[in-house]
Amino acid sequence: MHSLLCSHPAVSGKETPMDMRDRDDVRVAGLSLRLNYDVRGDLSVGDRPRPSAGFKLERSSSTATSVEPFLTLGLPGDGCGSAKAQAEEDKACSASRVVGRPSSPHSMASSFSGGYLSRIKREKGARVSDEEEDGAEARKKLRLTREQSALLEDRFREHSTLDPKQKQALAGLLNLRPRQVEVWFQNRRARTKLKKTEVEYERLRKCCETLRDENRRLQKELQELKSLKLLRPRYMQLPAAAVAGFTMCPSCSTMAAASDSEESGSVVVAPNPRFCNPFAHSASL
DNA sequence: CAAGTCAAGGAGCGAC
DNA sequence: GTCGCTCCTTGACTTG
Repeated sequence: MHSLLCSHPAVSGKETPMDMRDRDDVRVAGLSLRLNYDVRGDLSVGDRPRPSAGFKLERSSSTATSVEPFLTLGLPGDGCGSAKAQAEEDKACSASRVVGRPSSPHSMASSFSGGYLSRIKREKGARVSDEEEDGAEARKKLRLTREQSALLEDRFREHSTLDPKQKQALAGLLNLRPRQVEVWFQNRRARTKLKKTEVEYERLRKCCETLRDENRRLQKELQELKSLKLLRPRYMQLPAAAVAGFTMCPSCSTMAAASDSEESGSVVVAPNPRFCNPFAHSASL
């Protein structure tokens, strides 16, 4: 059975051009493969369909079983985390955690899970690792249990890095592979940093906005004062403190300077507390 | 190890 | 209710 079925929602006109998902249903050599492509964002940058949201493999011939999406979980007591070499341990444990299907290390689920799309892509690029050539190991999607996540979070709060001993112990405690614990910590560090950066960016953005507003107000004020001087030059020669509407900033003493600069023709006004630079007084804050 | 990326799977939402 | 879709989270991988 070799037929190719492609259904592009974009073709049927149901999708918007900038945010659409393509899905291919492909039947090849007795296998039916559903490919989803998430096409998002600015197509001018990258212009690549982003594989997403899973795939479904079904054997249409009578000689094989179907391959569907499945869930892998870190189940306690599945015998993982033993003293085997890491590579061997990884293979055996990954296979045994598959839920909802026979837990054979050489099952179809193992070969077709997770990394299938990336393998297709990589094969196009002619870079296939030994492991991939084996076809026995691929990326698995694990969802940690609430308890596992909570414990990992606790440990992360204590220490954002792990030494090999801690990693091993934690893996044993959680019934995960050390590699999984390691990856979890790496991801957690990266995402914590990202979150921090976002918060900091937002803070600086608001700060910048405030300063820009302040600057606009000061510019406007300056314009007003300049026009005021042009209209009433003698008025401006009065002591600044005597000018209605202007008061002396308690933490600045520019009054004397004001009369000095009068002679050079520039206008200096005692800073109104309203316009006090927050940075100039930050020490008192 | 950090940074970048891929991709599974679940939540949410509108249409039918 | 469920189907189709988008968006988001997160485990895993790759690269430097």
